[in-house]
Amino acid sequence: MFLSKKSIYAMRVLPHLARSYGKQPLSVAYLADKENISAKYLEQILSTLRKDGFLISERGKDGGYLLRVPPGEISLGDIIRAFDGPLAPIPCASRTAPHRDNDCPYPFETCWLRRLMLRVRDNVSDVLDKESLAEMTVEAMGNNKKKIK
Amino acid sequence: MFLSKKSIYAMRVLPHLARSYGKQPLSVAYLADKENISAKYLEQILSTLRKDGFLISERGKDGGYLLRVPPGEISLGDIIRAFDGPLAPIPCASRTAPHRDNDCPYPFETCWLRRLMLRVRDNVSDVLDKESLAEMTVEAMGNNKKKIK
DNA sequence: GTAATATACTACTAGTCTGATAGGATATAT
DNA sequence: ATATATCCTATCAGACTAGTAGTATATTAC
Repeated sequence: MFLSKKSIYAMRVLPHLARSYGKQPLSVAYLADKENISAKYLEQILSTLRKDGFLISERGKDGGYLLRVPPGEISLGDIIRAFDGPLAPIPCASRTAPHRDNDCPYPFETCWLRRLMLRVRDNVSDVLDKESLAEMTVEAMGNNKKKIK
Repeated sequence: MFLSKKSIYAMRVLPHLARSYGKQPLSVAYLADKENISAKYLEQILSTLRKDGFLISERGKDGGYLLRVPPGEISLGDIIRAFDGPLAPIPCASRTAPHRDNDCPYPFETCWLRRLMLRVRDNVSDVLDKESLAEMTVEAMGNNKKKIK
């Protein structure tokens, strides 16, 4: 039940883009090198982040990717959802994209298993949806902007 | 990032076995019928639960499965770990079976991503490791033993 | 001893997902 | 034009999931 590499690579790369927010775009090649990730694979990841509205891109010389919104407005939970789907352990316990299982014999509203998994989901959300990219970036790189490196 | 069917089927079947603890064993056929699960598939699930020490089995007529320990001593977290591995979202953030990723460039002890995922893991554990099969059974079937049905 | 019942064990399978790799198309700056 | 960079699609090996199937083995009842 681990997160996908896509989510993890995205989370590793985003602090760099947060530090560059409002400044120059960062290229796939640069980010892939910094984080030791396959450039071609990272390209796909950043492309979906753009399609999902987290990033904007610029082509050609000095092109690359930029955050579309300030780092404080992006939550880790949303990044993970983009690649791994809902935070809930079972589909019917999702709050952002709930989905009933037709083969499940239990009543949706009162199902004890669903209620339990909703508690798990909310506990996960308490960490991931309240942690913004801005806070994460400080934890990853510190406050000193020169630590970007 | 959903739980496997094995975990879910196990959780659905275990309250029945909790109610029968210290009494007669329950057969795969009985449980499969009660919960609308493929009997052959459930057989494999109960077999691994036995190998993992949660159940004991009896063969032949009136045979079946029984809890090996009281329902209060089995946590949901342990059931899930038996089928889906650690509760942590990434291998290095597991407390029960920690595993470093050799390709990860971050320092293990101070890694910000690992620290964050440890918080997630602990929040998940707060629900699943503190909820015992005994409590779960009450939520699933109520206190009245006649509600087993 | 034999038949019925039930678990034990192993193999197999179709479908899906993951983590890439590869290559050509398109846009941009010099 | 050329170099740079994203964009888009296809492909692929390996692993995993959710079953299905069949045989072997142990236990009970007659």
